Amino acid sequence: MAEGVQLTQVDSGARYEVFHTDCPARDVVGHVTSRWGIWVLISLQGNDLRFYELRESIQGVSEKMLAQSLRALVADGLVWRRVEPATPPQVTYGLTEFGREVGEPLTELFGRITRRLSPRDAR
Amino acid sequence: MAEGVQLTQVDSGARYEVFHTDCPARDVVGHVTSRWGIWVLISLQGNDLRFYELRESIQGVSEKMLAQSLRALVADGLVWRRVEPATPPQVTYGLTEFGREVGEPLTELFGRITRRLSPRDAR
DNA sequence: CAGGATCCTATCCGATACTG
DNA sequence: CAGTATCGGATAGGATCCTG
Repeated sequence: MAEGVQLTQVDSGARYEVFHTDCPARDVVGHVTSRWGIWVLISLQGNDLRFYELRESIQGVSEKMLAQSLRALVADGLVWRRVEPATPPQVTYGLTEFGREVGEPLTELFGRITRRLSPRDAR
Repeated sequence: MAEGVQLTQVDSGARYEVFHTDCPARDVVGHVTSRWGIWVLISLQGNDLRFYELRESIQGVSEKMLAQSLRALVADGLVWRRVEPATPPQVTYGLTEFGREVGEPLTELFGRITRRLSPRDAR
């Protein structure tokens, strides 16, 4: 929505940044910081996981939303998806290099918030 | 929602992390990574800003959502709010130390995504 | 096991109007 | 300027059922 061309035509003296609506990064940021996307990326930081492992790892996510989030992250090039042709089928997800790059600040973010909220529990 | 007590009762051999639904950090993470919260925090990284400066800085945000996001961030202790008793009224927002701590990985996140999406434009 | 399709509801969020 | 209040449409997201 609001796809109008929006240039950074700020008066040169402006002291604040402008985030234009058509910035392509906004979509990716949206997916990354989506309700479940962030947990997917953090979960996959440690190791590759299968679909059901992700579902069990991320408390409260529904299969629908997990699949949807994964699709968006794969499309953005943050997550890869490998299908093992077996019965029962096996699908594994993992981070691409871009995904690791992005997951790192997210993990840091989560860590800082957790530490601040429960100083004694976070060690 | 879903405020049930949820302990980390995973089998000790589990290789993946569990994010329980009652984790208090989840709410803060939610606010921080909310649609507008992230841009507020990044905007305030540079310098303190007044309400209208934030509104103009963050393309596409409505007054309602900006006010709502700011209230949540103030309640979480990430942002402070200073009212200058003047006519017309003047309200300035800025980051607390916690806010700067949290804003840093967010800025890093945004930077990495931007660089990846437009390698030649992001320098 | 890994999902797609459908339905339906909660909430998000923008537009508008009004206040101190 | 810096908000609040209310309304209504869009959308996110959960529950359920079904398929390869």
